[in-house]
Amino acid sequence: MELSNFKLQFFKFDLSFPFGGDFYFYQKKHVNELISNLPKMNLDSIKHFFEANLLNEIAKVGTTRKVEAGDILIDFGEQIKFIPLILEGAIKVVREDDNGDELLLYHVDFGNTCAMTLNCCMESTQSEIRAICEADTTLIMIPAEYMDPWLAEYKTWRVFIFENYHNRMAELLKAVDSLTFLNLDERLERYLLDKVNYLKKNTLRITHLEVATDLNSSRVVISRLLKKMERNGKLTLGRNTIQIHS
Amino acid sequence: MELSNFKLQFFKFDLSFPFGGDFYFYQKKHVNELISNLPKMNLDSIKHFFEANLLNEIAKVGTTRKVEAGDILIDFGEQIKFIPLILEGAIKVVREDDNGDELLLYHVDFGNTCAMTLNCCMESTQSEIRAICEADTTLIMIPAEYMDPWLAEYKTWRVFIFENYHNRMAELLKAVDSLTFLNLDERLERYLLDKVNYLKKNTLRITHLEVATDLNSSRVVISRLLKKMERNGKLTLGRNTIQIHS
DNA sequence: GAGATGGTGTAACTTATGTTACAGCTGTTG
DNA sequence: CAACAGCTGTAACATAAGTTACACCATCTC
Repeated sequence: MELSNFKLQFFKFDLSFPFGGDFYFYQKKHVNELISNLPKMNLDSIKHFFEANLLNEIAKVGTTRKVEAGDILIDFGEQIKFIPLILEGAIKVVREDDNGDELLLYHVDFGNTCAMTLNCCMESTQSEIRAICEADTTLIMIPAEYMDPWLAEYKTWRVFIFENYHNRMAELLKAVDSLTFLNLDERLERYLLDKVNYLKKNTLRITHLEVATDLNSSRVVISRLLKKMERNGKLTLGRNTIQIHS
Repeated sequence: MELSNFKLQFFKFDLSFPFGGDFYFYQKKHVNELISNLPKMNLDSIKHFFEANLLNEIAKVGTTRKVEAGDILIDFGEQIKFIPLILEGAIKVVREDDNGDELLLYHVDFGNTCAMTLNCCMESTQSEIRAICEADTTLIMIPAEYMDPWLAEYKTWRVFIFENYHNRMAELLKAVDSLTFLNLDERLERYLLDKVNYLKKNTLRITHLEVATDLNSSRVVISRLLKKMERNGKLTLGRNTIQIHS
């Protein structure tokens, strides 16, 4: 859903793009050159998001990084010096209170960046969230000091940054809505469907305790609700797995 | 708190401002000129936020508008064509679900704009929130088409826009935190203290029903909790009034 | 194979919050 | 003043969610 959303936005932007018709050809060529020069960085998947000069700059100053599932990308209170641009994989963003209780806020995936951390880049404040990889992830790290000058120079960068802010804001609103207007069983259902969409498989490898943590609930309550959903034919439970019947 | 927060940011920005020492003098003079030319628009309160040329542009293309307490500034699904810049007064931002149930998200006050609506300016999407005036409010309306070119041209505009995004994001996070980690009595207490801070008076003119609506609870529950707080000496209840003992 | 560890299922109970119902009070309007 | 609408207080009950406690498995380690 996140993905199709982004594609839609890309098309929207694409049509309104102020460059001439042969822009794409030029861009494509340019990117391919870059790729042959820097075999480690593959900008293919994002080459339609940015204008050629900007892609060039990204290739020049960015570094590719691979992160494994389970790794913590950013933690509370950390100072962020890089803008992470996700090429592949998936990241979940989590909030924690003083007692160590957690809540999953939202997911970030392909073609996006974490707007929560963008603030940190602009203002050198500290991270308010924790970002954890859910699948093996490839990302480009762009040093934070390019944030502002690129905003002045590249329209595609401005569009990218603002769409990201917008998406993150929309996700936060969705989180508020769920917390306010839904019961736990509905939140649980949404959570599972989200995860299916997101990891692109119907059978989730996850324990009840992990689900409970993400929803800031308790294991017993989640087991109870899951069992009810199983009785209603919505899913099949197994040890360490939940298979959703879509 | 919102106010002091903003001041702090202003000073931070002020110190790092790349212009020479006589920038302020020039700016002041320039603004005063503007004010004498356009008596209706008083940019005094925000003149330190923006560089002189930008203030000039704001004066040229913006229009001043006065709105009364209770007025709805923006409603769900509306297309926003103006960036509202608040000079004076206070606005509350509210979320609603399909059943008409409400929840107060946060307040916006002096020197700020509503970042939720900024997205709409950039992308011509529709408003996801409702903005209601809580006190008589003066604001400048800037046509949305200036949003992007000013980002390219004026660093102070970029700082302003990003600080606003950041502040709104932080407020949304606060809302999520309250909903997730606090009980209703704690949320109620925060809500009242917020309002005191915000309207700058200890005695609030408000009914239990209005409080209940803002917190998406029911009147009976709020009355119960308020009574308990009164017994604990935290406040004094009256008809249509709540006096907080700070 | 014995013991340890962690995941799941379920019962019994507690607590926070929501709901329904009603009484009394205040201020307004005709 | 009578009728009415809106605000507050309170009791009795309903429900969702959290807590405690324990049994049963599966897997891993020694």
